[in-house]
Amino acid sequence: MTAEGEELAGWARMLADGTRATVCLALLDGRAWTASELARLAKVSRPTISEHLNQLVSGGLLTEVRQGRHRYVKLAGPDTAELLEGLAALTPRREEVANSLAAVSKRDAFARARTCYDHLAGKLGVALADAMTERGLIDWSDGIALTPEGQAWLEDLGIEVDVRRGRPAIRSCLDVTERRPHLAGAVGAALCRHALRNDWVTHIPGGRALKVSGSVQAFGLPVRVVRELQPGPRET
Amino acid sequence: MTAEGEELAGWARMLADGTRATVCLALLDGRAWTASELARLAKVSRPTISEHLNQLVSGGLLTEVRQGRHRYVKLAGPDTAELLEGLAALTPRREEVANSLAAVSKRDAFARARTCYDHLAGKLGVALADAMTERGLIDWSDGIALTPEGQAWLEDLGIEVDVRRGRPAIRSCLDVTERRPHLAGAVGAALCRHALRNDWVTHIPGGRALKVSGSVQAFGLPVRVVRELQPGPRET
DNA sequence: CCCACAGTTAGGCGAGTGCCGAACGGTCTC
DNA sequence: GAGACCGTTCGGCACTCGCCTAACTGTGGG
Repeated sequence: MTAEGEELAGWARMLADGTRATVCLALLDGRAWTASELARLAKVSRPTISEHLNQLVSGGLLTEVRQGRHRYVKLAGPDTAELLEGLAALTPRREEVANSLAAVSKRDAFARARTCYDHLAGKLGVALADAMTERGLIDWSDGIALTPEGQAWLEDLGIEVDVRRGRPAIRSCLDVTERRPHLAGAVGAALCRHALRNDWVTHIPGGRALKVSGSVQAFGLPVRVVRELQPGPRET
Repeated sequence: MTAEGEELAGWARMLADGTRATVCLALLDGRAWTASELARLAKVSRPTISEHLNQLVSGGLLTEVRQGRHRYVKLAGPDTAELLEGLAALTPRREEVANSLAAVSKRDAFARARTCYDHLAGKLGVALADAMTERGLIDWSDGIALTPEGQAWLEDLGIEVDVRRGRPAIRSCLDVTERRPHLAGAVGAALCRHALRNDWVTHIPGGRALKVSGSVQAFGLPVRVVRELQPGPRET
């Protein structure tokens, strides 16, 4: 066999296993998944999925983000996704995969709003990050940073950022349910503290979930989002 | 693992072996190769390549044509080739593969013109089929057939087609060196007989190779091709 | 501080598979 | 018909690889 053949085979070998292929197809939704979720989806043990992910990551098909005790993986890039789509087009139906996770975590107070350490997470956290980005308060061009406008906005709201201990002023943190970044760091904590102090959100006893009041709109969130964050009074 | 994953893995598995990948890359030149040639290229034994080809053919990636004691395989279609190109694009350099066979069989009397059973083959045979196709003497729309114009052309040349024994009047036959079809069947045989009888071509002793005279142009071949078929008088 | 939990490492088992040599059938050439 | 040659079938060997259980590390929540 030739060197080129061996190289091509190397790529193919990554997808040549049913479990790894399943993982890649699931990741076609563009989100980041944890190892355990993928293990559950593919119906294999955690050690098994761990090794598969090692292969896919070191092979360059996937990238990973380690966060706390979680290992998030997603497709390396759009070109990778494109290639996979092309291959997957050879086979019929998909769909069901994309729902498996979303179905269980949706419509849940925990998924809507909660604390993550000392900052806001869930739909609320992500929506807040989105809104701030939209209004030019955050600059993502190199990592993540607060813009001068962002600084001014915080001052206007009367939010004081605690800058002790060399903690990064602002950080992005991958949201567990949304799989998109929300805000952490000193700024994230300050926003959360501010919301709690003013009762824009209140802790739901027995967990990290938060009850959201309409006042969070003061953060500049779109009306539609705020409404989604406040389900009927029937729920806890 | 899911059903889709298993399906995708099935396709990938075909390319997940260095030998099979090498075969597929070689076949990217669009030509048909014999099993032995591929075995030599991939540096494996004939039994081994035989099984690999079985897999690739039954998997739908390759198609085969059995002809005499040869088994010709080529890529199933343009879409297959496209997919392979896409995958191969992930890896650098190619080239060397495409030349391995052409290099040795070129510039050879055998490759220029010879008999194949009872009809003409080599560059001459393929060029003849091309020329006849170009002038509307052959219809390829459903298999291969002689057009009314083709019938008339044969009569004009004084060529009698032997239609005994229910032999197909005209057939296409994959050329060993050119890897493109030339003409066989009763018509192919008649053309060859005619050329030999009029000394447009003559047998070179010790093989099937033919020496080509300029008279073959009477078949309506392009001048350029006829010149290529007649190398310097130095050769046998 | 302790428990719960995500993930990893280690070890081992079993299935699949790529490969070859030997023997065989079929086809062409002379 | 003899010999050469292409391809296949068969048996067997060695190795890879996917998987699990058990045990361990590290992180986070209360």
